[in-house]
Amino acid sequence: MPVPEKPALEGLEDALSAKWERDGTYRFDRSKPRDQIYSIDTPPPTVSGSLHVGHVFSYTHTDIVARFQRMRGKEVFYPMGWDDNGLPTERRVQNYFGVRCDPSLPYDPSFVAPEKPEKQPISVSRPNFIELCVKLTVEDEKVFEHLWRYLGLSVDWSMTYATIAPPAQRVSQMMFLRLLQKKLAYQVEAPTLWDVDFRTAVAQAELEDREQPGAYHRIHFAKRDPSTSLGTGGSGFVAIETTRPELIPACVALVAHPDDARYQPLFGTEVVTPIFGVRVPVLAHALADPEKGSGIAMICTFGDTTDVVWWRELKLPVRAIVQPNGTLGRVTWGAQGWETIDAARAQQAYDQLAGLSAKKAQARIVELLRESGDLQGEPKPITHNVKFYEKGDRPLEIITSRQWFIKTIDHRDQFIQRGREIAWHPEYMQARYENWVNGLNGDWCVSRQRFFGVPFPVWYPLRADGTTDHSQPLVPAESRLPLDPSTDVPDGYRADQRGKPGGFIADPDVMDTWATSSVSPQLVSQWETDADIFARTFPMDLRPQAHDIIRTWLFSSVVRAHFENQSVPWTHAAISGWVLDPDRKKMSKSKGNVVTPLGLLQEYGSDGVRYWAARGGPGVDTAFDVGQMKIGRKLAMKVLNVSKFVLAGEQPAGAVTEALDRGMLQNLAGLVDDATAELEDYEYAKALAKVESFFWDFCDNYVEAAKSRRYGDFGVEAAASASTAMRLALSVLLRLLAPYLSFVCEEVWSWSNTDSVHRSAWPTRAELIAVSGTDHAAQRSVFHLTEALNAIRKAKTDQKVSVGTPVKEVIYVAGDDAARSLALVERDLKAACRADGLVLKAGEPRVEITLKPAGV
RNA sequence: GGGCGGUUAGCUCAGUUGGUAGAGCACCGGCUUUACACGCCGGCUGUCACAGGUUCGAGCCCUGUACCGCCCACCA
Repeated sequence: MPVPEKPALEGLEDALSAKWERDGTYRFDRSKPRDQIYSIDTPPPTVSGSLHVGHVFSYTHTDIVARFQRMRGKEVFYPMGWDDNGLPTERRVQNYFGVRCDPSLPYDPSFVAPEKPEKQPISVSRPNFIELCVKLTVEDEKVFEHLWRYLGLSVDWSMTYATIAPPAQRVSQMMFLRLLQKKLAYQVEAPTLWDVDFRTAVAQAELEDREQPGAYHRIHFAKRDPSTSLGTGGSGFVAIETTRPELIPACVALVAHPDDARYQPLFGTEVVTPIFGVRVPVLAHALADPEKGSGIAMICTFGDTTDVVWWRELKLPVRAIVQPNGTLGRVTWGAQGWETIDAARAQQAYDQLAGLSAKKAQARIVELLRESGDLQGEPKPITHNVKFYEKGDRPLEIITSRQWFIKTIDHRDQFIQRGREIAWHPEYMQARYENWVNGLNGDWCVSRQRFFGVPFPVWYPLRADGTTDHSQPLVPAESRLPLDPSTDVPDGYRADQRGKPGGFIADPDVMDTWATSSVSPQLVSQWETDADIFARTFPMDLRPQAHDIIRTWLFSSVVRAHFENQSVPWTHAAISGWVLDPDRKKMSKSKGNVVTPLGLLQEYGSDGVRYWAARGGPGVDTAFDVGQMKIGRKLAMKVLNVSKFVLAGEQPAGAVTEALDRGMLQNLAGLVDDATAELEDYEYAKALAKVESFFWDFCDNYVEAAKSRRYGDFGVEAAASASTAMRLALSVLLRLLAPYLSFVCEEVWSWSNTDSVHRSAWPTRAELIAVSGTDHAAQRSVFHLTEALNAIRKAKTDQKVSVGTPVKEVIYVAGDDAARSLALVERDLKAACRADGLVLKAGEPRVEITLKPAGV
């Protein structure tokens, strides 16, 4: 392809991404042996959101690494996934189609969603619901793919996966069943963190703290003399302070520190809860903090995670009042129900709370306590941190329910050990991982009471009385996976036995999002699907991801690979930073400062945006800065223009004989070494800085100095030396820049090559030295020429003439070494400063310029 | 309360094993120069967060402090 007259960046993205697709430039060749393959476990973006500039930032980093590895001779295994699984998608589908999922319904193959959502949501089976999810997300995925192609990700687009699609479900279910078989997964009925709006359990990893207003309520519990009968005994009161007075009916004990002299006399005695008249013990536990509140705490089932610890360790009973929907449930007090010393009063009071949300119940009970005189003083407002589900709107409750868990606590040391087998980029991210593993305080709860997710492939037998026997789950053969237990039938049963005594019932839950996404390495590597690919790609080479999900995605992936494959899932983890807005805050939609990525790519060019992203090193939070994108665009423009100069026109061929040319090529060999070493170490930003700096120097100094010679001013051989050296240097520089400025480099490469620059060999020192030879004197002459040029340009500028102004004479006096060195490149220097005469002398440094007489 | 990172020019950031503080942008000035005005040349800009210490010498090493960010904690 000839060099265009007026080269331009516009349109390269569309033209070249189409060409790459046609040519299969990034198609994975599965015939390569493992040691020639570089496999990447790409994060699947959530499709029900939209891609933002943070995605562009981090996915570019991965692409740079992929392109470098490919040019180094590795066959890059680079699939792309879509995370269409989980709550955000589910919510959107509900609203979009006006449906609700009812897992108890059978699949209806003829179901068609209404054009417009009806007022009253339509109930559909889980398989129907999932069909709608898939239908909606397919459109999102097209938009995402277009953006990624436009950005220039060198993904093999024939290898995409969706986290809700059958292959992903199959791997998730199969790996779950194997954990179950090894007793590494288990289910138990236990207090679990619960979101009352989503009505699902959530995991420790999905929590976040939020500052909330609250108030300390100082409340009297009557001391009770055990020697008297049922009365309160009248021997005084104990005051506790609580932020959750509505949980008083759920109180099961008071607890204070064993060394706390104030409460030591009470240990082993009982007190009576206000209003409800429940006798509860006063106990000692080291977790109680004498400094907090009154130093004695009310234990409820369950107000917070500390309550759970106390409840478990002190073997207390359960009095649960908060229901899964966040309201207080009905309770019968007295003989048939909960024990109390005054059933009538307890019932009368509690009936005013039942059915209310926790918040409303609190307001009501405060009134009741005030009336009864058990509230001491007024509530004291405070702000405190409260646990929320990261996607939730109301504080988490702790509710007892049956959930699936994967064992983690007993294996912490092994997970730490696996972490040490991974090379972290940057290294300090490993500390965050270990910090998290060491801080684990419970096994990983993997079940969610949702619909759009991977179902647990499990059923339970129903006893003759119709109750469920959870102790004997029915599991399918692996060959039946994936399946949906709400529609599929366990072996040995008939469909009409579903829900009948003596029949079976499906496990209603789905796996949490990290339980399914944590198997992405096995999924993309075709574990248990294609043993050949798996052997060639697993353990994978790279997991790129953001630092905020080390505790979730990264950790859970290590857990799964450790249990299933007895290995790490990958050998490198590249952790990218965040994009910060100008206020140094993480860019987010809620702040209204998110710019649409496609608009940016169109305005600054994909290469410009890639350049900005590439400057943010591994793990480094980086400011959103269109200024850097403009600079990237200018760099791309410069590549275009200097390439036009180097490649255009007929040029003599021949050996590189001139000192300037040889020195430049040797310096370039040094650059190749440096950039290669940095990139091998995942330091793509440092490599770019070095290449960029060399490139500008090449343009401004070398090309300027060699230009006149290349035009033939000093004969054909001298011109051939310049031409050959320039072409080689350009070829090397294009290859060094190709991972970053993927479009412009490909465009320019096509002017003198038939293959793709992205499939060309990474440059080496050897190919340069073979042409330039090694000659330190030549290298020094390049250095001194640049210095001389700068000094002479300054002198011209001082005289207010243009650098291109021809002058009569230039006298350049410099040190011995410089003078000797410059003699090697005297012709080039003289031509570059447009002087009729050039005098080089050794001595005290000085530049003297004699202008031509005016009018000549 | 614990852990990890950061603090360098107006802005965005580099600063290798300690050896006279750098780049780009912005700003100012000069250039129609036959690859490029999406360009070229030049100039200005710093108590390297603060306080101690080690050293002939500290942006870099050590101790402490402050502020910013992230992660974690048994937040009654």
